[in-house]
Parts: sequence; structure tokens; C-alpha cells
Amino acid sequence: MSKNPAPLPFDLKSLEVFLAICETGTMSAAARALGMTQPAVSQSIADLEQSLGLKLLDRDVRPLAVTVAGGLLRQRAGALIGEARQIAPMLRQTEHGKLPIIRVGLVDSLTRALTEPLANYLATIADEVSILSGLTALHAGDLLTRRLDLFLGVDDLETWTGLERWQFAKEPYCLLLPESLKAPRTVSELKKLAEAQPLIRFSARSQTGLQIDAHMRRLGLSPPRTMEFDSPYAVTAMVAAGRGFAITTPLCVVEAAIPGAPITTAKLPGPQVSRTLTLVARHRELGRIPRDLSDLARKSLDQATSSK
Amino acid sequence: MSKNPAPLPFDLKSLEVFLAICETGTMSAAARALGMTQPAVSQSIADLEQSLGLKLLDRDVRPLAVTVAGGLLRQRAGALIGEARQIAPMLRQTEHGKLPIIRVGLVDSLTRALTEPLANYLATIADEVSILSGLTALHAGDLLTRRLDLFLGVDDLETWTGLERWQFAKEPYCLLLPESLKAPRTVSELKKLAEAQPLIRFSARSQTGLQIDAHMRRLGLSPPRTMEFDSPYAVTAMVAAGRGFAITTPLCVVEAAIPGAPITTAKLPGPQVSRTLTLVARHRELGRIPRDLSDLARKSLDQATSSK
DNA sequence: GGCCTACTATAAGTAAAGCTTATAGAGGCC
DNA sequence: GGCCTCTATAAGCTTTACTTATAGTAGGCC
Repeated sequence: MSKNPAPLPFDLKSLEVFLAICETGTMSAAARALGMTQPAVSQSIADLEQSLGLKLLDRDVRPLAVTVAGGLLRQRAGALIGEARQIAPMLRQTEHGKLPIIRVGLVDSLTRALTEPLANYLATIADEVSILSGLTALHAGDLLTRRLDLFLGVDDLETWTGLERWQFAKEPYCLLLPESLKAPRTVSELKKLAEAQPLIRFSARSQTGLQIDAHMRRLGLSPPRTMEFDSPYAVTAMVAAGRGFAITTPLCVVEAAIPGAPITTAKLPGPQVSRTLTLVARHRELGRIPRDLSDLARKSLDQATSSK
Repeated sequence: MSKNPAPLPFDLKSLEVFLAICETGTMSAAARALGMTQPAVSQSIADLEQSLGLKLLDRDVRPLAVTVAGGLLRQRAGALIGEARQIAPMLRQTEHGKLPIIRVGLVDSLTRALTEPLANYLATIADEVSILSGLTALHAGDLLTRRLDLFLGVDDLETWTGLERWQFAKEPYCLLLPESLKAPRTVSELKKLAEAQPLIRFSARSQTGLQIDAHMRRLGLSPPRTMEFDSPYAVTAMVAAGRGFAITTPLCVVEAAIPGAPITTAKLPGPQVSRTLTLVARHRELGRIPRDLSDLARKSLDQATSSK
């Protein structure tokens, strides 16, 4: 528990002293510039050299020269202090309770149902709101590399640590058929259907597609991979056009929003499987926002599906 | 002189404490993880909040929640500390007296004379050496944006501060003529020559070309802009091919390295002008390296021109 | 509600860090 | 050499940061 990964060998103050020496060229001038005395500067820099175990200044020449390591430290320390100086003003922007910006990933199949409520809520907590629809796999990468603050999708990234997860919906996979077709009631009827009609697939790039593929294998089904799509709309539209049947979820059908389409959903024969929709964020970075957002998502989805 | 641009409202230590709280979820656990006592953590964070003038933690709920500002600080502080941790190991790489990498810009007209000696020397002070030949104007931009560590060229960037400059050569502009032509001895003879023969120009993208153009205007000459080139080799080769005459410098002719070419140099009539070759680096970042390099450049050029 | 547990805040004392003044030594310049 | 300006070291002091001790508070459990 108490593993100390080596304490930092400097603090920002001593870096500022070092930079002042670099800029003025002498310790005395640096001391004047910083409003301290010359011995304080001398000691500070001696301590810094000691804790780094490196000489930073070449005291044999006048004016003082920096060593190789000193030059490198000057570069990096300058950058570090520059960034540090930006932090406080940025925090102050949040004083009226708003973040400067919040970036949210939203899985395609929830775009229609959630974009508006999410955006309305997020606008109350951030000055700039960015909602990016797409595949959860891409959002996951963006979250881990800090290009996103959180995402709502179908992968909870359970293999990663340092994340917080809020489940806000769970829905069964179901069959989606043209109205003209009769729904299979057993696995063997489903097999027959799959031989007679092409399966319109979600692509294996999407998490949903992967889960459906895995379930099909469990059922012993391996229909040919003839048509696959990334978007819920595309899958639904193809079924509505009578081009085949699909395995999908209620929310995906809602997402497609094709009113009056000649389609019908049916229970998937065999063991039930469902997908869980999860909000994922880096642990504790956003306070209560993730929890509030998942509550909002749950409520919004209840409304969207009940009014259907 | 003693303008203090507001001292930083935190040091790295207090950020580490804050991050530990974020990770563990409680101050007590953070204290254990950091090997300090709980009141120390409590005070540290209270001081941090005070000096920022912001609440970072929401103490009304358990487990502790971060505020909006706290979440933002966690992001930025995490990044800052991550960078800080990289600095010391990087400096240690220089312990054997070598930089991890050094990137040098070299004006085209010195490429032939200086590439080898520079590279040999730089290899002794850096593990990785990058010498980029090109126009000084481009190198200047790269230096200011830290894509280069220093450059050797014909512009000392006098309008910029925070740079150090080392002059290592000065050479007069001179005429370069095909052997078949007689050298003009007066400005009026030069004028006649310019009417009879095209002037092969250095392009106005190059500093040398600009200086030559300016001098021509001072002399009251404005020959048509028929042929212009970026590279010293191109200018010299065109003169050698009898396509006209040029105003250039001894080092540019050396650079072209066209042995036995039917060309001759001559003093430029009228007031003498010369160009100064300067090494420019960000002030004090590289210790004695810029001085040593300019000495080396001076010696190498002496050899190159005397052996000519 | 009342009790228990685990947490946080405050107070007072202490140890350590950092700063100041005073002074000695060293390099550059006339 | 003599002078000026710089840096390093020493001794004392101030401030900071930490510790122990203790009081207060939220949440879980009966």
C-alpha cells in the first residue's frame, strides 16, 4: 500500500530559482529578481544539484554557464512551469460551477434517444459541450488517452483500472424481421430461417456485432457473412426493405426511427442474452457528474421506450 | 526588476497529496499511502484550497467527492506530475556528458564545409545528432519553436530576445564571372555588364539573396529578375555554364565545389558589403556548446578557404 | 433514536526547512 | 597589485510543515 515511487527530486520553487539564474546569468541578479537574498539562491541551487545528483552550473567560468544537464533542465523546467501557471486560471473558470469544456462519447445506437437530453444537461455544467457519436471501441481509446472525458456505450472496459462505471440500461437482444416473416419459436426454427434468409449483421468493429457473433456461435449457427453495417439505422432499414432479418436490440430499433416500417421484433429463441449500457469515466475526475449523467440517461431511455 | 508574476499557488508536493486523495478516496488512506499522518493531509489540502481560493473536495458526502474544479485539477495535476517525473531520468542520461539528442540547422552555403566537422564534434556531445541544411529563415522559425537547438546562418535574429549569438565568420560579397568576361572595375562598368549579361540571383527567400538585392538597390542597379536559385551550387553552376554572372561570396563558391570550372571571382565595385555568419541558440540552454561550436566553425572555415 | 465505526478538522507542540545577516574566498578588470 | 562583483559557507532566526492528541461529524446497523 505504501509504495513510494521515489519522491520528486525538486519542487516548482527551486525550478523557478534555477530558471531565474539562467535568465539573468548570475545568482545575485536572480536573487534580486525573485526578491530573495543571494545565499538563499545559492543554497537552493546547491540543494537542487544535490538531490538530482548532477551539476547544473559550471562555476569555473564567468558569467555562469549551464552544464549539459543544466541546459536540458532549463528546457523542461520552463515548459513545466509554463503549464503550472496555466492551471490556476483554468480552475478559476469553473468558479461559476462550469467546466471550460466537456467531451462525451455516445454509442451510435443511443444517439437519437440521448443526444438532446445529454446536451441540455451538459450545457448547464460546461461552457463548451462536445458529443461525439460513434463506435464504443473508438471512444474507449479516446477516453484512455484523455481525448474524451467520459463515454456511454456497450463496453465497460473491465480490464482497465482507474475507471468508474455506471450501468444505466440493460436490454435483451431480439430478432428483427420483416412483417411478412413468421417469428421462429425454437432454435431449430431460427436455423431454418437463417438458411432461407440472409442475416443482416452489425459489423465486427462494433461491440454489439461481436456479442451477437459470439452468441450465434454458442447456438451453433454460422450464417454466411453477407451484409454488415456499423449503424443501427442501416441494419433496421435493410430489414424494413425485406432484404433479410437481423439480431438487434429494442434501442437499436428506436434509434433507426423508421416510422411505419413493415417490421416486427420477436424474442430470440434459446438462452436469453442482453447487452448492458454503461457510462465510463476516469475515476473521480468529474465528481458527481458521471452519476448524474447515468441517472439522466436511464430516465431518458425509459421515456423513449415507453412512448414508443 | 523585481516584478513577481504572482507566485505559483501550489507546489508539486501538495498536488501529489491531492492526487493521492483522488485515488484512494479518503484523506486517511491517502495519508497512509504517502507515509504521512492524516492531519498533515488535511492541512495540506486545506492550504491548497485556500491559496487557490477554491473548494476542491465536497466534504458533505462520503466517500469524499471532488468538485468541478477538483476534477479539472486532478486532470492537469496528473499530467504535470507525470511530466515532472520524467525530467530527472532524462537529465541522468546526460551524466556521461552527452545530450540525448541535438538538432542543428546549417545554412546551405556552409553544408559542404561544415557538415563533417560539426557532425564529428556533435557526436561527442550527443547520442543522436541531427543536422538539417536549408534556408536560415526556416531554421530561425524552427529555433524559436524549439524544433532546433541552434543554427548556423546569415541572420542573427536581432529583433528577438532570449537568444545568444556567436559570429564565426564574415566574408565580402564578390562578383562571380565566367572566365571569358572581364571584371568590371567601377560601378558604371558593373552597370554595363548587368545590361549585357543576366544576373544569376539568389532567391529572395534566402537571406543572402535579400541582402544582395538591397545592395543592388543602393547602387542604383535593378537588373531584371530572370533566374533565381536557392542553392549556392545552382548559382555557381549557372555561371560556370556561361549563362550570366552572379553576386555571391567566397564560401558560396567553395560550397558549389565545381573543380576546374571556367569561373573567376572579382571584387565588387563600389562600397564593400559583407555578410556575417552567426551561430544562434536559445540563451544559456546549451552551456558552452554554442561557443565551442562557433570556434570549431571558424577553424574549419579557415582551413577550407586557405586550402582552396 | 442511539450506538458504533471510520472519517475529518482543529489545536498545540516540535522538528525541519528555508531564509537572513555576516563573512570569507575567488575570478575578472583596470 | 588593488578593486569590484560574484559565490560559498556559517550561525542564528523565522516560518513552514509535520506530529500527537482530541473533538466533531457522517453513515451504517440494530
